[in-house]
Amino acid sequence: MGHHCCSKQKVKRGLWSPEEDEKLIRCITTHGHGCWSSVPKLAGLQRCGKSCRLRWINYLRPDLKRGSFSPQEERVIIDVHRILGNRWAQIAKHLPGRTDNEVKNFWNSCIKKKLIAQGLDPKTHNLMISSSSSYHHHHQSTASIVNNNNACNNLNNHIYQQPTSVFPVNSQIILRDPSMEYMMNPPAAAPYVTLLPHPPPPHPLHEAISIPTNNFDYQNPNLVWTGKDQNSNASMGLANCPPLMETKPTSYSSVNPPGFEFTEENCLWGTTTTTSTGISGTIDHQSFVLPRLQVAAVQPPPPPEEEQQIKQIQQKKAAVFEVVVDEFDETNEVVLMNNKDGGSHDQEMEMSTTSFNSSNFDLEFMDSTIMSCGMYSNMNSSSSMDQLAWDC
DNA sequence: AAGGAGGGCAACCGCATGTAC
DNA sequence: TGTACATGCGGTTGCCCTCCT
Repeated sequence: MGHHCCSKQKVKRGLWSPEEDEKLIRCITTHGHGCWSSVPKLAGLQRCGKSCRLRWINYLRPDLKRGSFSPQEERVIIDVHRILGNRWAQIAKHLPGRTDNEVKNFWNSCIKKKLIAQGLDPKTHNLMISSSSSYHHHHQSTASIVNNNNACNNLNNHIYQQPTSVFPVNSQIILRDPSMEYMMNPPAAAPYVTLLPHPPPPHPLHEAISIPTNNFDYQNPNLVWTGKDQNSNASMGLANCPPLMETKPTSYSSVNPPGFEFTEENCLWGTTTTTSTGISGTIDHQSFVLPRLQVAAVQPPPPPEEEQQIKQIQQKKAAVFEVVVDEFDETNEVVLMNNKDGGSHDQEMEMSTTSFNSSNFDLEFMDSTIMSCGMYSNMNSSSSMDQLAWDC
């Protein structure tokens, strides 16, 4: 029985023989793989296109790097996973020659165990609180590997965690071209993420995105996150930053984090606007800031009896989220980008100070970073709000 | 030496998304 | 606009090898 996509034909499954590999290689080098569904026929293989594609991508592609992962690669995986989570394809893009499958397998078979052995939740990279945490064999559901802390608890950890990570975290690998500058020249002492513990702020649960105000500092020399109160003018200005940008990004191709959607209507540059339901990224003369995003929660409606209370809280609270990136090159070009294809960094860097090519802007990174910095915390961020928590 | 358990890796499955018609 | 198909992705499974008893 083959895939449902190719149930019409009789296809072979299981391991590939050297002969099949040879046929596939010959076919693709000759014809390319414009349409995978036609590859089996062209190659004379009793496989479905999906299987051919997988075999090519994961094993036969000439640019694959075989062999075990280096410590540098391992560190990259951990760093990126901490930000992106199980987005293996995205993580693999930071490791030239590695496939998502390879990264995933390496994570499941090696890194995850290391983290667990050190008492870290491989999902959140935080210390696991529950002693009931247990690690099961990989054939069990991944969800059962860590403790049963639900997402809400994990989210709390993002905000109020002690600086527990034993792995150096360097966001530079994402803010900069990941084309192995990091791997080739790993920092001698990579900075550690330090999330300073503060008393939990009150969070209305159903506020679209609620940035903890003044309660965390992401202490990384390359990326400074600041939470800022609506009424606070305090911001972390940086020297040597470019002048005001006024360019509006045109489109986003990113995948929004589950449960949220970005609305583009307010994606403007250069002004700071606070909405009660969104976060704002701003650019001022001293700091480069992400495009203003209005992040609307796409979540089930709260129970009726809670709506009123939530509305009241929402009216009281708004947050301005400011991301200040102090990474500009000598020509004031924005370095906050991602070389997804592992291509020329210089090419990627060709951005003017007055125009911002949104295609180079790694919104996915930003999405995920936002998530990793506790922006989901609104779902269950404080004990006072626990009573309002949904099942999540 | 034999058999079971565990680990690593390749491949499959199902779903989401994109695209052409 | 709806549908079918292609592709991409993450989770899961199955096979094979190694280690341990």
